[in-house]
Amino acid sequence: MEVVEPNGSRLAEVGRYARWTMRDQIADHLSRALAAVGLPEPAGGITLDPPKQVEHGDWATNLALQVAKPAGRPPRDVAADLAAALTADPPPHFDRVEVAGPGFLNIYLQASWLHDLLRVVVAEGEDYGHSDRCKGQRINLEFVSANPTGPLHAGGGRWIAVGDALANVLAAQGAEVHREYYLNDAGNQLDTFGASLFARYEGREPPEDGYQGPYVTEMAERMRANIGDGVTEDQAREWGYRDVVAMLHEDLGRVGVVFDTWFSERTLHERGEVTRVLDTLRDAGSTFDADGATWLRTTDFGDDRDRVLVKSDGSTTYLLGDLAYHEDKFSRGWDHLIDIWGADHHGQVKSVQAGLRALGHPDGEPEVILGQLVKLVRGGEVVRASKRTGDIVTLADILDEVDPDVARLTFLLQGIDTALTFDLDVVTAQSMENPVYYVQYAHARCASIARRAAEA
RNA sequence: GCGCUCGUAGCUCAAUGGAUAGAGCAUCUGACUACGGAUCAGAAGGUUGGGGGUUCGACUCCCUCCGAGCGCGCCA
Repeated sequence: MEVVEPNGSRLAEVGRYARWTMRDQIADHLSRALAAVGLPEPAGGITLDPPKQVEHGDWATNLALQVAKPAGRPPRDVAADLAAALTADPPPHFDRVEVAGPGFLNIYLQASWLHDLLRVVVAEGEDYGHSDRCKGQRINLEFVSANPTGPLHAGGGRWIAVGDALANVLAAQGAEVHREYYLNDAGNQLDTFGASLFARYEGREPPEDGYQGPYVTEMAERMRANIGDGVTEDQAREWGYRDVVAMLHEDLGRVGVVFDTWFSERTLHERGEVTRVLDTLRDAGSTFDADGATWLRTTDFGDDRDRVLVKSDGSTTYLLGDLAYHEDKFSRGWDHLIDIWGADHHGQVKSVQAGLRALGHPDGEPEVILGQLVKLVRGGEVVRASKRTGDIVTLADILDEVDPDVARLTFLLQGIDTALTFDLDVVTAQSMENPVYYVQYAHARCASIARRAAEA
């Protein structure tokens, strides 16, 4: 399965730009030094990094190591020539350059570069770090999109924190970012949920594959208080759907995340977009019929098997709806789609991307960011959670115990590739084990200094 | 069985193919009538899961084995 690499993505560009404003000038002078010495630039461009160790200067480059071999010269000789050329034509704030190790160039800057940087930071205030690097890009960012069949799970908080932070970062680089939540309100998950709610309403047990959680019983009681007796199964499903969506809004509101669009899967069917996409795929010759079903040739685009679009009973699959949904995003004018998915959905990446290729969109759309699932720990034990069985720690439960910003920070502190451990005991603890308290302590100290300064 | 992701200090995690693999917590030593003791200074802690390979150079890329999570439906 192909997985989205951070390298080469637009996100990586944004990160580099925000961090190294000084870098381009130095790289430019290194490029001129190369020309002065009469050597070509390496194919991959000039690499220039802040070294891990301060003794190695403010910036270091392996340039001489890269170009020495093709030139047939010892790396240290090349490095010495480059150092001389750079010294003769120095970048701003240049102090000195040293040849080190096998041929590294360590570049030292005068402290004045920091002084200039501080002036910029102060002058730009809250806009510091913003840029127009992504200006003109219209990005649709879909995240969370949990099924509307129950409250948000605590682990879902990770996608809220990551998605919202990502949206903020992209917007700070000038992109137009649209936060979107996809409501799967047309599938059989909602039917199953409706049947479970209806069963509880009638005092029965939910179906075996239904939703067993105690929250369903509570909802059934609330529904009876709300709309009384004589509710049908259809009515129960619709009431439950609306109630859950209201709950989702409330939970997200507590965290301070606002979605620009809540997109209903049903509208795709009602407007005929699902059949329209199917026709387009048929006309493009990307489908075939077998066993009474209609298939999409996703293997033409690297999937490991073809996927069903229309089942033999005539109903459509989730995939077809999802393709219609992403097609709809493009038709609304977004030119880059980003989806944040849990790693348990990695198997669908290829088929969705293949379908969009077949629909004539660029390779790699949507850009899918896969995140490992959250391991919830309480009392030293892993809390297994499932909406179906009802053994669930909700996001609301966490928010009852900790500040929303604490929860967000905890989710953001770890890379998205790691199955992060959210230890409820640590997050709620007022101890040094909890990184959140560092931030709070630092703030308290700063405030105290400011207070004393005012008194003095 | 096949595929995807992952495996780094006791724990939780960092490290665009670069130099001596870093932080915090925990542990151990020490300091102190203190800009908030929610402190400060220091120490110890590693064969980056094992083994091969590519490279001037590998935690990083390739192969293989081991282990973990997840996915392999005309479910969503």
